[in-house]
Amino acid sequence: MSTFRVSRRASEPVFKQIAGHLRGQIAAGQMRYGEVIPPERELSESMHVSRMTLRAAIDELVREGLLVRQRRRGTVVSSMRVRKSATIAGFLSFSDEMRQRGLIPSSRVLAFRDEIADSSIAAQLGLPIGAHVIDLTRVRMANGEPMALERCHLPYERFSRIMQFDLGKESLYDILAREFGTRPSACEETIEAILLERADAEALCVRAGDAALMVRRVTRDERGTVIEVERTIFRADRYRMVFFRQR
Amino acid sequence: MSTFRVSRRASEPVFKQIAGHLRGQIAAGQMRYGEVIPPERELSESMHVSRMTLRAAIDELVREGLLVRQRRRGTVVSSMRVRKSATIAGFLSFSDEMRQRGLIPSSRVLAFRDEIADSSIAAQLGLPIGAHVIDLTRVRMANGEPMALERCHLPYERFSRIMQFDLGKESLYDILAREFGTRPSACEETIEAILLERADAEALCVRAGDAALMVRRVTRDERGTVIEVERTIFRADRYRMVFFRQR
DNA sequence: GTAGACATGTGGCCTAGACCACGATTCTAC
DNA sequence: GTAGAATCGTGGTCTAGGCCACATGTCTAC
Repeated sequence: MSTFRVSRRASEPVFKQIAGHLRGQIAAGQMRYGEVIPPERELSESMHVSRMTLRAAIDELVREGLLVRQRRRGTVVSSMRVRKSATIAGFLSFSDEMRQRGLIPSSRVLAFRDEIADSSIAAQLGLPIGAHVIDLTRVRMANGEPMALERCHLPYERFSRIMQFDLGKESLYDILAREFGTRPSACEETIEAILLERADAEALCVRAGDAALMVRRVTRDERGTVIEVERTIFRADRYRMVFFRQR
Repeated sequence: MSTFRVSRRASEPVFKQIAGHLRGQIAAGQMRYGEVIPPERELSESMHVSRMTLRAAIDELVREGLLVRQRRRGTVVSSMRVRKSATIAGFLSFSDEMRQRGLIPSSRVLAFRDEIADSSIAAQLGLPIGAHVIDLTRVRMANGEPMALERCHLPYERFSRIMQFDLGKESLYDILAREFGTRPSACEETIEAILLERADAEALCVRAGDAALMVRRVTRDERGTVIEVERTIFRADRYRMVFFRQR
């Protein structure tokens, strides 16, 4: 199967190298959709690695949906065209997401202040009633056109230092990562359809009574602590959400 | 750590037993959120299994989001309350989903016939232009109340036999599984907000001009072949979609 | 011919070790 | 005291085997 050799003295672990190699083979069409790849024992021998190591590589591709294990038959290349990328893309910030689509992101800050949390926000953030929270409300734009109206709340105590930054210029997640060493690790989103009220419609430069997507989101860090609750209203004519699922 | 013993002669693999045990410990609060669990070497010794086996169990819980590995520190119990279940739930049929919420699902079939695919449907199903497809349009109800209007297309050639069943009574996915040995394995969904037109609004018993969620879905089987394309309109006042994401 | 026993080959699971990187801790020399 | 060195302990990776279940194919006895 070509001249692939794992490098023992590379920064990347062997099984990752193998996973990458196989991923490339599949992408390049060397291994066709539906084809059975060589048995694990054979591959591990030809690559001079233990079968466990090879299996770790295959496990990775199976989790990605590129390969499917079939007991007593072999491991076949899945013909799925769509992979897990969406799951990862889910954590792109608005800015990154727009850039990825070739649009220029910008923001207009409508509110950036600390305030007393209402009971719902406090509960979601796991704070006591009466706690201070940061309210950050922004119109998110792409190429100067309003795309979404985003209102997010963060615990004031933990992130008060953030108030010295310009959230019109910089991505919230970038600041959280750089200044606080925190990055979103999991989130829960609920999506519903709404009719726009006057104020929100005006901020988005559309008519009241138009349809819009409202996404509520609770974001957590690596330790599972809630770092942010957010409610974003997306213009229905500009936005469509895409999800991939696999079992 | 209690009297847990793995059983060597059980149908369940050892690492699954351990994963289940740990899951139970966490659920029961024996291991608290944020706590560091004993090191792998210690656990594997006390459970009389190899470290690799123990790691397989921990890997499973990490993938579920119950545990988080922290290099050089240990493995801690995540305080995530929400786990991967949603990803699986994504494949519940409408019927199962309603039942899970304690509602009684039913359907009213508005159309069930074969027809010539339009170019968009044909392309999505991977069929040539002019191919026959099955059009199944149903109002999906819960406790007799319309919840969604679903229109789905399946390739006629593969599934023509389905036309002898009563889709008002039985779940599409149940029939696909039982009669064709096929089950959805992956899907891609796009979600957008729309304003209801008169006809759709009437079918859903709401007013034209109300907001609704429109979900387009392409479903694939294990081999990645498209088995169904579907467009469902959900009443905004009855439906809200929930997603969980983790990196 | 046919039925049953047997062999083969696959992925699934398991073991008992090994070394690595690297932050935290402890010890040592000054 | 303090800086630097040595050690420890963690998860991360890797090895070279092992046995298991079981579908499929093959062989054997009749």
